[in-house]
Amino acid sequence: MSAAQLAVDPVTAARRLLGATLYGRDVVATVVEVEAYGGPPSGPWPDAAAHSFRGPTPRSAVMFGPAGHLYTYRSHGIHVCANVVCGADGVAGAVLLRAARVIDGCGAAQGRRRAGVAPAAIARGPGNLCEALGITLADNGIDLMDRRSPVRLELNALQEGAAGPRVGVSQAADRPWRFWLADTAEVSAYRRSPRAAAPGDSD
DNA sequence: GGTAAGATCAGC
DNA sequence: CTGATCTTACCT
Repeated sequence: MSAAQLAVDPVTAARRLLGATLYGRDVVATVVEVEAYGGPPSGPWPDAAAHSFRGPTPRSAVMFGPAGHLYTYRSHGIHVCANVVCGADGVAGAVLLRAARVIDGCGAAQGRRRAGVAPAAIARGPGNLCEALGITLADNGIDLMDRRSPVRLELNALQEGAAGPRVGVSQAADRPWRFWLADTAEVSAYRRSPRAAAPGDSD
């Protein structure tokens, strides 16, 4: 039923995901930082920074499907990143999970990261988040709202969030589509992509 | 079939 | 700032 709450535009979905409870493999965490991504030029939310911008491909297919499913991809040949698909079925949109606070299963999470990471940094950053929660490329496409899924999501009450530009994108780099819970130690540091156009240039 | 760029991260 | 490491998508 709560998948319907995600069948909306990426910005609204992103705000609704702040404070959500994410159940990974033997780890439970609270989502504290997200980024909204739109879709192709023909859709309602054109976004040149989105993987779905050039239409459906084998990789981006999941984002054109129903809301509440998981889209995972490999970043820079090294890391796995996780998105929650949003928007109506057939319309591409997604929210990247950037950081979370581990509230249960700290040991399991820490065991997957290299030794010595600070508690606040265990699931900080999209690649680290997936590593800590045990999310892999094999999880691509699963239904996060299905009780039987190995990775699940539960939405909570709407929380106030701060907004700012997205991290690491070279396109639409000024669009304030990154949202986070204020005063949260687990939020990742902002880094503009070295390939982004000069600040102030239009999308 | 070749290749350039990439929604990252850690170490110097 | 740089290197690691590899998949995708677009080009010829």
